[in-house]
Amino acid sequence: MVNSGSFSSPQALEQLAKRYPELDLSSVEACLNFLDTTAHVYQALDAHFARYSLSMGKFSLLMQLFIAAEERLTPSEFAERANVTRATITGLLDGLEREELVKRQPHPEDRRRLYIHLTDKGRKLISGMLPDHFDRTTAMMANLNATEKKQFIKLLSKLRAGTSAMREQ
Amino acid sequence: MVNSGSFSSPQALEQLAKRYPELDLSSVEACLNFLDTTAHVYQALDAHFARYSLSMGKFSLLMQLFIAAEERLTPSEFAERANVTRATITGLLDGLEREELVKRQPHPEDRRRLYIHLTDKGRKLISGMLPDHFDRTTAMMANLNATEKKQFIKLLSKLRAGTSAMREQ
DNA sequence: ATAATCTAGTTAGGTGCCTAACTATTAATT
DNA sequence: AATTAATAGTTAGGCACCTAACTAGATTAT
Repeated sequence: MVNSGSFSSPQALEQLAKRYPELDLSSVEACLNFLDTTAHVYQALDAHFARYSLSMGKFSLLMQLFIAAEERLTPSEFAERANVTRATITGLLDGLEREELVKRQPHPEDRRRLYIHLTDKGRKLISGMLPDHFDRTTAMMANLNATEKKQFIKLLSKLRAGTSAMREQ
Repeated sequence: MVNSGSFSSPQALEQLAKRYPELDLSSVEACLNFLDTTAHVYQALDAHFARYSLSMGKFSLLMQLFIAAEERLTPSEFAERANVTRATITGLLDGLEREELVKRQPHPEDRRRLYIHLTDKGRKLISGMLPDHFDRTTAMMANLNATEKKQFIKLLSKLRAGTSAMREQ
């Protein structure tokens, strides 16, 4: 849910800026543009992953497993890497295990933990979709040349550094 | 759920690039950076809105109402502006009405439609939080100067234009 | 060595999103 | 005028996230 649509007319925003001196037009515009872009990108990614009957979360999990040493990770490791709670991982694993893409196995040294492994089906799915996935990623970024991509990453870091001001106190 | 954490080590990505010639390092890096930033921004916004017991969706809805002509809109208009389904709006309105921030009222000319109005409580909440909201938005964007904000918007448009390649076919 | 604390995973319940199907009402067709 | 289409809102059911509370097992402290 992104609010940039609400300001499809720049007048509405300028109107509001008159009532609220705290409103900095260029900041709000940049922020709304960012949010609008996130919505487009997420919708596109959802549509892409849906081709393989995956959500972003499930893809991310399979991908981490695919590149992990010995193709195994614990649920907690997933949670930390993906920056979501362990409860979320439990739910994703339930789905992935139902679809026979991964399996839970006991950890040999610590009976609290589990090792999650890719099944053959899971490995085939992820390795088979990666060429398409990377092709599309390249295509999605194709309007930015090498310099622009570097610049983009730099600007994103600056935005990221500013998020504490939104969050804190 | 964002996967950039999975590539905290650049080696893993380079390793993968050797196996998959389709993987363009600069594109994937830019994309992962973008996704990582979205996660940070969304988390910060969620924390910000939580101060007022609001979600982003609810804030967006109240905001649209606040700036709408005559402070009223139909659920369908919300859905269109926020780019979500009407069913999603029904759920948000249920919550907002329960909290007495908005009220549903019959449409005088079309009995299928509703007009959603701000209550006094809703108007006070949104108008009272806007100074803080705009201050924080300015602060979040403060690491980007005027030129960088313009550049950022331009780069975001280029990314947005590329999303069709991820989505289509 | 036992108690207290920490960690791993799950469960329960809530929110915000979705699609598909439904009802009521309005608009268009013939 | 009567049938058919489209539109507005809701409902039902699913997914991915969350927090808080729980169990089992490992670790630390006394």
